[in-house]
Amino acid sequence: MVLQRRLEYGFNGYQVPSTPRAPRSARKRVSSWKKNEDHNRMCAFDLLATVAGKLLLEVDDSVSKIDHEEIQIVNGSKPNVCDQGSCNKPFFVSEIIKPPVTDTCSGPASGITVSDCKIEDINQKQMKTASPENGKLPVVNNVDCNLNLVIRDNDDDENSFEGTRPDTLNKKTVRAPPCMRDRKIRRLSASKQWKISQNTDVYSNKINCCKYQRPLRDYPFKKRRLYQLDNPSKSDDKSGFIEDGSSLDATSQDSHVKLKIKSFRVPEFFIEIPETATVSSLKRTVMEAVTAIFSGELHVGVMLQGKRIRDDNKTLSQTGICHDNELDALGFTLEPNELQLSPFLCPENQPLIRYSPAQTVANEVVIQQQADSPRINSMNITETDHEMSVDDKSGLDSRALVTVPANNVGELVVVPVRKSKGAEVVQRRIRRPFSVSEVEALVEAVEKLGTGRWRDVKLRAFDDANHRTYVDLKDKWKTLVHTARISPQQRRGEPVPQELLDRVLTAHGYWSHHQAKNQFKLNHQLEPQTCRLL
DNA sequence: TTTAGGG
DNA sequence: CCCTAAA
Repeated sequence: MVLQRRLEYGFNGYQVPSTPRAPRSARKRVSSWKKNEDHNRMCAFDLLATVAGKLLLEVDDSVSKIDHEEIQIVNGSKPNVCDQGSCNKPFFVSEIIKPPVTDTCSGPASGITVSDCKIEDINQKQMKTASPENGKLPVVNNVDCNLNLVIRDNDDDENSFEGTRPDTLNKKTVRAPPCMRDRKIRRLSASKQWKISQNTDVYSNKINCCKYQRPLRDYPFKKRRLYQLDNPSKSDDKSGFIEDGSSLDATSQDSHVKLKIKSFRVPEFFIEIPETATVSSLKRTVMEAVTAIFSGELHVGVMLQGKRIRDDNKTLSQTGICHDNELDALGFTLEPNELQLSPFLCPENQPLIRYSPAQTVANEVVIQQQADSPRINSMNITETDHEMSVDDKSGLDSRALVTVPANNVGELVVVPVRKSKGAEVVQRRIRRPFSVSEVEALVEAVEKLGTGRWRDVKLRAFDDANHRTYVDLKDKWKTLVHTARISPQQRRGEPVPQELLDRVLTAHGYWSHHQAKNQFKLNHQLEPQTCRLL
């Protein structure tokens, strides 16, 4: 019977080891396959809105630290013109920034504008279903989000083990610690992947003439009015401009500085996601990447005529920010909270930090501080296909490395990071889905070796795939068995040929039975002895 | 270090 | 993928 089945597997003379390993423990816990999918209720674009709110908050809280790129100072004597004529109306960010109906892949630099909140674009691209009410748009016309999707081929993984697969298990003698070796940097995984480059103007926020500006807090958990009418006493309610009480208090009552914040920029970053990923996981990925960037509590810095204003206690007039001055040179920068620099950012050439807000695709982004300045005028998040440039001892996957092009301003490379028990921050390995050829190799090895010898499986079929540990192989087998049992419609990711899945089930059944039989044997061999002892 | 299983 | 008890 056993032999017959072996033939069915095409085992071709492979002999089951005479001393099959007994289970190392009797803890056969019931495995629950129900995995709660991480349903991030907050979509990525809502998050951008959150960031917008956050920036507004910063501006509000500390006017002395306002910042840059496209903020314009508007002289108070000139009434500003509302872009859309409804500035005074409140809006809820979540009502405005809707998840876009993204196009399908359209090749490199397809330039899909995901959330361009210029009013026209909102109307055209995003608000198709949600017709904006008056007054809700004006604020939003400031949030520009451009997502460029770029396809990149990465098929170099296909040969990762071909030709190197050992035909025998002779390598047993070489018992290098696979755990360590497995962490060495390897090549990229196989599947084509989306490369989403989120360009510089991912997000920009303009604030135009609005009374009683209030920061947006706690979004998206609470919908808050961006502009509230509950604090008229503080505002110059006739101006019709933004008034930031805290900062403007420093100036004389007569000469207020009117700030027109045209936009904030979020520098470009890159995200890779398999093209087999769902739209929802794409959203999740973007959101988590953005979260990773901003999780460090941004602060606003002020630049005036190219010089950074460090003294927060100076008044605006002392600093030179006054209405009769040339305020064109006033700029704002985004900078991480310095107290939080260490956990999230690390200097060049230092081992990267790891982060995983959740166990999802998005954990594969690395953030790295590359310059002394904490400014975030430009930051990139991307994965690289290259060999890791940090030392191997760090035990990180190559793709966790983020590169940032040189820039004249401070740069930040951001990566998902997760805090472990202690204060240590560890980096989660980058997800690298198994290719079909890898699955095939795994199936073949398990057919011959069984399901309890993952180290041997590793040595046999994945010895050169250093990013696959035997634990990975065991896990993959687990998911393969699961995949084979569910309906094809429920399967996700790169489709595994049904023939392979059939082999998985067959081998799994065979080896389960085999293990059970051996366990039974063992028990009955022991029993007479124990009886004798008794 | 490996295995096994839950998260 | 991660974490970790148990072997």
